Amino acid sequence: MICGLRTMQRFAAGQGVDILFRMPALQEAIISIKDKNNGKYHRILEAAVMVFAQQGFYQSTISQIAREAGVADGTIYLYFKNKDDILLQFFTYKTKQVFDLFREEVAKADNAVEKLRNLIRRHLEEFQRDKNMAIVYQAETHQNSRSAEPQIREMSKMYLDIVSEIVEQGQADGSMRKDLYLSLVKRFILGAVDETINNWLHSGGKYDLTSMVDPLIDLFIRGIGNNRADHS
Amino acid sequence: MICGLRTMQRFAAGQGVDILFRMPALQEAIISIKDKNNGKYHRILEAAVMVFAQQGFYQSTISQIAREAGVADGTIYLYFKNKDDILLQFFTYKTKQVFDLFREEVAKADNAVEKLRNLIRRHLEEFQRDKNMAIVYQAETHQNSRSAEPQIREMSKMYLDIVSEIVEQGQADGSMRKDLYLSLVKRFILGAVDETINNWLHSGGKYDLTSMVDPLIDLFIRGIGNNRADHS
Amino acid sequence: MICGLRTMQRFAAGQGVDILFRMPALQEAIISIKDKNNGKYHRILEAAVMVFAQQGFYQSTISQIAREAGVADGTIYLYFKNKDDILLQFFTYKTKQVFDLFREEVAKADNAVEKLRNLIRRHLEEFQRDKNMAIVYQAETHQNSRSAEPQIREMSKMYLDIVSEIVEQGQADGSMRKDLYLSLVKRFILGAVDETINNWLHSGGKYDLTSMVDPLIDLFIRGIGNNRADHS
Amino acid sequence: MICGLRTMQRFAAGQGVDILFRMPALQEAIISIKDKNNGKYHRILEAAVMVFAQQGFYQSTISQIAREAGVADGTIYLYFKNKDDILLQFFTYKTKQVFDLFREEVAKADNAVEKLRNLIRRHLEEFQRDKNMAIVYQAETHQNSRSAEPQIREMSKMYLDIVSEIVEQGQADGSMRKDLYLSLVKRFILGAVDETINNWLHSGGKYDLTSMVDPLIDLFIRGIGNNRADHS
DNA sequence: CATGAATGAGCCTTCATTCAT
DNA sequence: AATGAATGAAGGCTCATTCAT
Repeated sequence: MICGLRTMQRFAAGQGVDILFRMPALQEAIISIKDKNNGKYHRILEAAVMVFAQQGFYQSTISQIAREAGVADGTIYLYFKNKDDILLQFFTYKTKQVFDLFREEVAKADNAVEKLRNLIRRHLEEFQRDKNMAIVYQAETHQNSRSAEPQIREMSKMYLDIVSEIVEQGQADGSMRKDLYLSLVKRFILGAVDETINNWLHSGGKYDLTSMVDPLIDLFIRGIGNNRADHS
Repeated sequence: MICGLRTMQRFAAGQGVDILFRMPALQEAIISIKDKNNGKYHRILEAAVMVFAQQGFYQSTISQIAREAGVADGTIYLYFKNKDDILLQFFTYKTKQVFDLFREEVAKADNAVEKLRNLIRRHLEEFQRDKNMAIVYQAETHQNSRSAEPQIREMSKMYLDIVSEIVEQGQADGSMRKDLYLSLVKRFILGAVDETINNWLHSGGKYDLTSMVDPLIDLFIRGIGNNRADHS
Repeated sequence: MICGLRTMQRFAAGQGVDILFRMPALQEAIISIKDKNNGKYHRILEAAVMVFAQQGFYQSTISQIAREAGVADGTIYLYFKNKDDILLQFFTYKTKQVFDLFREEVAKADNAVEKLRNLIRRHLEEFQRDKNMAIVYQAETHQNSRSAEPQIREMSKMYLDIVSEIVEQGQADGSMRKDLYLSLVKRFILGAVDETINNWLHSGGKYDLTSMVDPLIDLFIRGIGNNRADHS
Repeated sequence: MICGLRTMQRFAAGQGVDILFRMPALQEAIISIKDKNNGKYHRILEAAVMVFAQQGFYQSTISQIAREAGVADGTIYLYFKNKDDILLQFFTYKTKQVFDLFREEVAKADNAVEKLRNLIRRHLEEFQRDKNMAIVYQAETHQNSRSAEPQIREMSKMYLDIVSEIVEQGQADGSMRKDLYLSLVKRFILGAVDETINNWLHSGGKYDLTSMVDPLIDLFIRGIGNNRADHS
């Protein structure tokens, strides 16, 4: 139609993806547009994430991504402005999609602790399901001096905000301590989860990552101190 | 000839540095060797870390490092095998040096909780002192597919081992819970500290990082839960 | 099918355009053919000249021309064999059209000097009217190693021949010196006019180019010398 | 020495060349610096001009120039900022050098007409001597939308200024008409000479270009009109 | 030991051209 | 006839590494 691919690209890079999640009704329609042309946009993005995961962003070449996606090198530039833009789209589209799932998951639970448990379970589940995404996410969120940095920072912030809300609710309903340094707590939790994933990745992803959920929650809530001993 | 330096280099990369710290008697002699040539080895390493911190490893060039160090491009190859080797030396020499300080710090305290507090305080202090090191450390430890990976893994392991020992001691003396998944606990702690540093870096290093020590220890020991059992 | 257009194209590129001007009777019929398709052939050619004028031939892209002409990239290849062919058509069609006007203009005057004046006036008028044509003409006629070179040479030759004829007539009727190196004179005149246009273009086309006609003719006829013989 | 090639490059591109001609005493010294490294700077420039002459600027590749100069592709970037810079240096260094010779030549003659004759003779001589320079000069001075445009314009201006001075002197000493449109006259002369060269180039450089000097001067001074004949 | 000019492999990106729709 | 997505060859440029001085 009139809606060419270049248009589509800007659409995806701009508000398109936002709409994708805010208006579930339209979601299918847009996906169908993207799935035209053999779903090249997604194939390229998926291929890129795989290659980035294996070799790191700077050591990956456009040719490798193209080969992996089964398209010509030049085709990539119909869907992405340049190499950096692929990483950007990864964060604005793919990662964001996952993070919005987290919010849904949190909504399912009533009390704060269960919300936190659901969040972390889903987090581990999704990163376990898409290991390449996990690798790229871990690597890029710990870089500075990245062109995509503003997007990445916003991504992390989104996650931290969810945690903040949960902890505040926990403080309100009395399940969590009130004397907490909130901005520290949220990073404390994110950091612990991140490192758990990081270790799983470096171990080669052998064990079941989701088995870590309950032990993690237990550590978050009770800490490592032998607190009962204080009163025995 | 060339042999002299190459030997020295391998020496530094291997056990040399260990000896450097474990046998203070020899320390001066070796340093004097390295300090020959106007301390070029250190100047280059320091310059490299600064450049890596600012631009990331792959976006840094040998020329930039050479200019920063005040030497010619070719000179770098007298002290380092190649670009990757500079990063490797950063981990085997510079970072390791810091990590060995941690061990000293831990030895100063008696009980487990204070050991942990000392460790983390020193960790935050040193990373705050050398921000460039902190940046490079954060970035590279979260990459995979790095040529220096084995060295980096060993580095992390060293840290995790210290934490393990402390927790085990805490369990022995009753200050820490016995029902802990040890391999999770150590990552949980490292992750939280890492993320705390990470955030400090991204915030531009405005606030005093060491002020986070006590709140962090508190979170580790007591958790975030309102453990009313304490008061029952 | 494809055959139809390809034929038309070769037709236009070959003798078709010649016929267009030599046989006015057929002119309308052929134009009507070209005006089919919303006059796409002309729209593309006009768009191309505009783009070439702004950016130069090699820095212009087919996409830019297509956008300017309001057609798809591929459509251009229905009317032109390739990018070079567009430039070729510019010379065989558009420029030639103008040059034939020159011949008409020359025919209007009786004596040689007035013929020359008419020629140059029309030259400046037409190039002033179509600045893009002027720019492309100036640029391309001073290139060598151009695929369109034979066409361009023929174009210049046509102009030089007109000048030659005028000068020869001038010599015959006594208004021009007989001791002239004819092949030099014609280039001398073309060169001076070209440079006048060139300067006008580089000045941004601010002043009225046709005001240069009489001063130019004066220079051609009388030279710059203070030929006192005139006053004896 | 300390004066590296990068420095030399900037030097040549900046005021260095000016000094080269203003301070003949230093000329040899600088040339000797440039002739170091097997005179790579000049070899590359010469090779580039040859390739540009044969194929045009945009159709020439860095690889072709490098091959012609007998250096590696990357070496070119030690002496030139980028491809455009080669063209720029051609104008600021090579062409300028020739143009300054013109000024010397003009100084040798006493009266205006002889100055003009000397100028044009030297012009034709130099361009005949270095045909590649002539081709590139002709092609690039008639382009617009060139990155090197400001330099080129300045180059032309320099030539036009010389002509202006000569004509003004001619008017002062009575050898040239006073009722001349000076800014037109100078272009009229430059244009005629340019076209003479242009034609010589397109003819393949078969005949002796300098044989055109006297006929050209004759045309400039006396014009093509049969002026004296009227009264003799 | 030190230098830095030289190298050339490799990569990102552009764009003329094709062809299925 | 018209489209424009897809192609992939080609080229400018970078930069790690080498080596003659």
